[in-house]
Amino acid sequence: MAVVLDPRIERTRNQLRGAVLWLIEHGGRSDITVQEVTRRAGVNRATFYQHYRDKDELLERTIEELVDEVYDSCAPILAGVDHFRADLVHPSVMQALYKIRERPALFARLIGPGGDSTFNRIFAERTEALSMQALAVQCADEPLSAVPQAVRARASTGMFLSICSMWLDHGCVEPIETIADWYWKLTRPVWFPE
Amino acid sequence: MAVVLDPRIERTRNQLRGAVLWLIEHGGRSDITVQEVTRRAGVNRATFYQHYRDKDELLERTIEELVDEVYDSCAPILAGVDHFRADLVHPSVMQALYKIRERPALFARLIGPGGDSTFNRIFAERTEALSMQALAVQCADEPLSAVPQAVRARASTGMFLSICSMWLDHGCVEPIETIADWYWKLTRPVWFPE
DNA sequence: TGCACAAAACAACAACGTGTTGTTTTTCTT
DNA sequence: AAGAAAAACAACACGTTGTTGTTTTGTGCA
Repeated sequence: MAVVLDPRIERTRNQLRGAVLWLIEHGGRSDITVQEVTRRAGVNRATFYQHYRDKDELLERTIEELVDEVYDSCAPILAGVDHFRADLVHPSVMQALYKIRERPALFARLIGPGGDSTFNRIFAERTEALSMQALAVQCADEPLSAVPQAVRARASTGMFLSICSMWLDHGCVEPIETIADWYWKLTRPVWFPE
Repeated sequence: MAVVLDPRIERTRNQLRGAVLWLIEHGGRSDITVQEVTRRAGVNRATFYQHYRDKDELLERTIEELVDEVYDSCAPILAGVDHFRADLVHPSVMQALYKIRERPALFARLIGPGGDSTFNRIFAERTEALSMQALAVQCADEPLSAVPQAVRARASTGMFLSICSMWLDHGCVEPIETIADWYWKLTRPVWFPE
């Protein structure tokens, strides 16, 4: 087996992923059909089915990669920090916001209620997993809270997503520092219950 | 014009709304086609188009009514209270949870990331509107917060939805009082910043 | 360079859902 | 009982889907 993927395969998949992201970004929600995707990708429709079972599989995989891109960029930052400070927003939050602002129109279509349910599901899962991890570290030296960790993690996740979606709806006019600051002011009590 | 709707019309629409809710509740998301809805409703497919433009319009209207049902039941409670207490969760929150628990399987499919985007959009809009209202009252006699009201309202909304979806995912085993208490413990700092 | 193989293009297919139209039958109102 | 309105019924062109068989193109290796 080839250590590197056949360039034809890689090229085809890139075209398809690019096309589906373009379609999401530029509007027509139900324009996302296998026909449209392949037409725009310059790929034969029959070829599509050699790579993905159906439209949903393409979407699922493409979105997974998109979310990975965001959070993988946070990993080195998270790795370099072993505790959280109550007085300062964690730098990985700002890194995530940076990545999101790289494609505002795309993420605006995806994030938030009324966005894409596949994206929201995956993005929320990943966000919540990170929150759980961080909370576990955080809670080692903390009095037991009245609210379970899992609930706090999900609440924090919900807050992050909703603030993101609001930011995107407004065209990302506020600086990242401001958004991160707002998020942290509202979320801190969830992480550091007094 | 008739003060009451022709019983045939009312009957047909009820069948259609009932059928689409049944389909949402019992799984296959892409089973929701005009064909399936009308088949299950016992209504001719051509008749469907005399009442709704397409599947999306039926969904939109049906879901609007569902959300109205939840929040209309909170209205009398909200009307009877003119201020909010920091030490006690507002009773309208518990009323909303009561209504949601009346159809747990249905709302579990609808609420939260991975749920239905039409539902989430409408439910979030309504929830946020209520939060904004309440915050406006609340903030009359309060020092200006560093975080804008609109952001706090949306964050609070996001938290409510995420806690709801977690509750539903777990089969609503926790009593309503517990959920409301958790919600309030986490949300209070958003409403009463010190 | 030339060969063998894998992938992409091409073409055609049945199946299904959509939205519309015209006609007939049922049901409500008065 | 009669007129009006709604629902049922039947048929249509259209677009999307997923699949199959064949031909063309490109890649990697001898």
